[in-house]
Amino acid sequence: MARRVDHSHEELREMILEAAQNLVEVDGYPSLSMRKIGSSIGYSPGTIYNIFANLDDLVLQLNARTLDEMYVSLVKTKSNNSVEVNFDLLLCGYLEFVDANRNLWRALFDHRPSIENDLPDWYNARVEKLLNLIDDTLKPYFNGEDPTKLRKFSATLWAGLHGIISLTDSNKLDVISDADPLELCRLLVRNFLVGLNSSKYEEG
Amino acid sequence: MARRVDHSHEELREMILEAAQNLVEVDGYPSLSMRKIGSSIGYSPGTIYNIFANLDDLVLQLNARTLDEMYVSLVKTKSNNSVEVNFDLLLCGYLEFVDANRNLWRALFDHRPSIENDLPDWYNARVEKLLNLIDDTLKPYFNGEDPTKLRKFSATLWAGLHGIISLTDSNKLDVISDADPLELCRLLVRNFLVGLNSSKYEEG
DNA sequence: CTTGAATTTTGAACGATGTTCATTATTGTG
DNA sequence: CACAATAATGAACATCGTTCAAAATTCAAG
Repeated sequence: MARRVDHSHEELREMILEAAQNLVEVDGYPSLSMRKIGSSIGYSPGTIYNIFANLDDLVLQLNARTLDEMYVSLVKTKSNNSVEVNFDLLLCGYLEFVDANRNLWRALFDHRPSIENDLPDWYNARVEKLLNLIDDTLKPYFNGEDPTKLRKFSATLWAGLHGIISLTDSNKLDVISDADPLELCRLLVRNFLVGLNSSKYEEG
Repeated sequence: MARRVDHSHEELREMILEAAQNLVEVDGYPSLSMRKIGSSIGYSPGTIYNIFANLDDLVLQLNARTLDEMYVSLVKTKSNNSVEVNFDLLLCGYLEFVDANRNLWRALFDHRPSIENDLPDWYNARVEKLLNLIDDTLKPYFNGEDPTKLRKFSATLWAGLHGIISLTDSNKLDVISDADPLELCRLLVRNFLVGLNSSKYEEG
């Protein structure tokens, strides 16, 4: 059998990613499989290899989509308040996204591309876009300073928050009586921002 | 065939964990398998199920061992300096351990027990022990204060550092030109500690 | 010393998985 | 209408975790 051409290459790509997204949302990333994707769109697994190099590639492109949706969610939180309030809105928006899309969010980090190499540019571009949101929020603290310094602070803070959320999500912070992610995140942000601000006057 | 009884139950347990540790160290956690463990100790895979419930259980016990070794490494860094220096020694010790045992360290977090439930007590006890090291280091900042508050700060800082190290390890912070984990970690620690110290006088 | 119960180990079996590729069915073109 | 290009298939291969009846060995009782 062949060439039903019910769907164009691009349509098929969309259907596959849509199906994969659905399967991950419902059953979680670990149980995602080529065969399930195929059967859920009415194609054989072999067909998927016409469009994606392998499952790694497919998941990476699914993750890129998740980052896109995350950006759409987070960019809405922009407002004209103090740095502290702006950042808190961003943080809350992020936690809401994680809550609403837990399994997709997990796939972002549980997926380890088998090739140790760097991630592709089109993927890093999405991360860059998200990091820019943080840059924008912290920018008032870095007026006229080296932008790479700002970027370093943004990345540090963002990575720190990721650690808290990821460890609480995997129950690895249960040693604390009540490990509320938002509370711990705010603790990190508050102290980090205070430190950031006060160090400006010390270091020059 | 059966009951060679070449090895006692306890010996067998040790051999299995030793083999698993070796396989993870060399080829990484994702390629660990019951069959490989079995063949590397000269037993059939079925035998392993007499001692471990399943692969999940086995890896969890392997991870507990890794936490034990990590504790032995980190407890050596204890010294009588300022909080800042003490913490930096702890941090450097941790990064050295990660460098020297990358694949075992990755297994700690890449392994997701399939049951969503809490981790077993004997596992959490190891995490607790490690967190106590951080508690001890930060303690001078919390003289006579609620120990649960200290614990919250320790966990927050530790989780934050984990986020930085874990994201740099998986190349997910490559959007920063030179994402040196130690530098970013120190950035987080320095600002967090400054914030922590100064907030004490504000909040009372 | 023999018999039989208890216990340890096996490995075939089952249902999965990702991936490959010769084969087939369909389409567009000449 | 025939033929080349192409889309889709699904069997095949090598894996995987896990189960469990069968077999092999030991130990204890008679």
